[in-house]
Amino acid sequence: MTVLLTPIISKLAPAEMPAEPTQARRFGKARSAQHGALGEDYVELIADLLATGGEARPTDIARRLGVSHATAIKTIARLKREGLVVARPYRGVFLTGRGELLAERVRMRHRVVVDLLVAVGVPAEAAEQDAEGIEHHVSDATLAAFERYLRRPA
Amino acid sequence: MTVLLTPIISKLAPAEMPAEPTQARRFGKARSAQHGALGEDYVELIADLLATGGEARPTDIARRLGVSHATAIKTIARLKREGLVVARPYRGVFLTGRGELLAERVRMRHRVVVDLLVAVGVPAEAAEQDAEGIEHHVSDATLAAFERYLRRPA
DNA sequence: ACTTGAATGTAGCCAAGGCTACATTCTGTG
DNA sequence: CACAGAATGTAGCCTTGGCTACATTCAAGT
Repeated sequence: MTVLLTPIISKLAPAEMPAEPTQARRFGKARSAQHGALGEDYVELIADLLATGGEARPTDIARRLGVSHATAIKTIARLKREGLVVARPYRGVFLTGRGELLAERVRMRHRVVVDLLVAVGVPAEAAEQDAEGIEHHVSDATLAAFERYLRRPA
Repeated sequence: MTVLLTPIISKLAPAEMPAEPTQARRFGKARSAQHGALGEDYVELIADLLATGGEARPTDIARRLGVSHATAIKTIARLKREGLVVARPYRGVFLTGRGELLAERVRMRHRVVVDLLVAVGVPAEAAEQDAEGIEHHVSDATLAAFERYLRRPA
């Protein structure tokens, strides 16, 4: 996982990207975006749990994500490796500074995407569901356009 | 891979889906959508290659998708197993009836998504790129809303 | 017709994200 | 305080989607 949203905490593309045939880059981008998606979901959810319930336990996370607790724990271990969360055995999971930053961006982007969908006429229910998948593929440029559209005069 | 778009050729969710906490279903949906994404990309690309160049060779597919030819061949084998394409060794790859049906839907959806993005002000370049990732998460309800929006009077 | 470079195909490896089964640790009640 | 049940954690297995390295087959071109 590339760990972070575009250039927020940097760690941009590892300095390669030669002169690939444009379409290869197009697909490649889409694919690597989908990559960090899982981590984004976890961080977003953890932030939510911490904000409301006060603590984020692996079992809660697993239930909310619809996966087994073993899977959740394994992923949390990876996020820990990546410095997005901290977690001591049998204590809950918490976000690091970077984790919170990421969570904040993800939350904002999620809201914008849902709002945009609703604004163009997507039923609230579908907007919520689809946004969950769509948001991970929304580039900064597109996000900016969405915000402009939502702030438009009429 | 669940092989197909929603209920187009059926094969809907394997008759389970108990009383999951709604959010689990939300995430789960997003995730399983991302699932068939790869197959959709392949089928879409193969259709494109067949339509333009006349033939779809593994190497071309690999190059256009930005993966090694070995990876492309492996995925093609899977699509063959799933009845979406046919391919005999050293001959090109072709779509089955189901493959063409899927390709048609994917192509249409792709166009709608790009048009929608452009309509709300996303730069063409970004729209093309992001659509590649977004389209796989657009439900029928959302797609319908997009079409309505694009056909709107003003 | 032969040879050789490109296209294809095969094998084996890797990490991510899932799962089940089993082991360990808490924790709240009696 | 003990201990049962829930929460955690560990181990091992599976599939997908990638890769590299090596083998095989085509297809030119001379």
